[in-house]
Amino acid sequence: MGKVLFHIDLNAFFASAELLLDPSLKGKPIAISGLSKRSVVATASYEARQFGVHSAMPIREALSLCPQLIVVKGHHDFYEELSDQFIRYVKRYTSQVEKASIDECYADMSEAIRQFRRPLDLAWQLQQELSADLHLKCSIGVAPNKFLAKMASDMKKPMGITVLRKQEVPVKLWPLPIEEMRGIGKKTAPLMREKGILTIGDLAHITQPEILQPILGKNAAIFIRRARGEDDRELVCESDVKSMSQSTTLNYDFSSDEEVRVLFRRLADRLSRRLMEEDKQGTLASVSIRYDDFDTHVRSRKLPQPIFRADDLFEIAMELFDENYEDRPLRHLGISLSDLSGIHEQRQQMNLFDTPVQEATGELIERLNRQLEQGGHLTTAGCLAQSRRK
DNA sequence: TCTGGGGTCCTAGGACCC
DNA sequence: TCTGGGGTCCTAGGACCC
Repeated sequence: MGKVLFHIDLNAFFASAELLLDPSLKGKPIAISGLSKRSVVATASYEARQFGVHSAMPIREALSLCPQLIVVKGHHDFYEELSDQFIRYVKRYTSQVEKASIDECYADMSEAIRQFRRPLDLAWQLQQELSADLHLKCSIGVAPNKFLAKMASDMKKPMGITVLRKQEVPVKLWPLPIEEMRGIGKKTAPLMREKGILTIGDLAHITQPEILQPILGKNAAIFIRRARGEDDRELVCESDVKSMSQSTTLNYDFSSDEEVRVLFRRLADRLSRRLMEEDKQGTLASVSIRYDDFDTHVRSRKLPQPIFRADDLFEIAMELFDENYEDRPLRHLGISLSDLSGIHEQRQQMNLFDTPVQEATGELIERLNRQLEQGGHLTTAGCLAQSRRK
């Protein structure tokens, strides 16, 4: 029997979270964003969406569409906390949960649904519990793989439950326009249309992936398989973050040396705090520099040793900035660290070898010599293990 | 009315080594 | 006095997603 995967997507998550903090906002058009004049909408409530307000829209544009819009500054720490509670709720039914982002997850419910008379009863119960206990509305997609589950949860919002079986793909998926496909964005969609691919069905019927290679790269064949409803990706249950960054857009374009230092100092402090919270350090440091014309440069450097301290982050950021800054007005600065590893992991590995090198090698050579004299076959790894056990 | 912030993944060129 | 091909690492840029 095939798998039963759920994709659970919290509807207007930030807006729901704000309602918990301030119930008087209920039923009103609200948008969560920063408060500067350069902010964009992170999430709009459904009331605001009726006016055409949507994510990534500049606040000023949103206000012109909906003058009574209430703009709320986000409370990200609270969202993180609420998101963790959401994941804990899902984990009551299965340990196989992949957190895909702050407001969505995949869950393998193949086992859990057996406890229910009908598979959909589980989806319905989970949806009701999240709504009653956490005041979070969600849409659930039920399907045999991740791609179909994700597409299914998108089909009915808010509070929808959509089942998408493999055999329903031609009817439910293929008529959708190509830009509805995950991974086909506003740059790629026009290129696909030029090739005559207007719908997901058109993509599914491509027999020669090579013709899409220039557009989709090495993923061409994978996209075609997805369009046919095939996807064998496993759930990734431990969220293993690959990079962490901290950036900010300035209220006004500026470029004073002192201000840049102060800003990088603040970004380095915040990034360092987050890295330590997650027990992460990294060896690839980058700065992003965006000028007033939106021209953006990212400059990075591979470091010989992993770093996580604020002073180290600040120092490398200033170096990269000074080496690359083109002396024109700035609008955005950021620091990012990737190639991450665990701070503690690293410490433990070092502990294994923290016998001074000369001592260790001296002892190793001695031991190997003895073994040679005796005609034995002790490997260097075996010697190391023995010397550590002592 | 211009265009946030935090991520992931892919491509491509050049350096460098064998 | 010029020349190969493969592999890996580093760096820059960009598409896409939430």
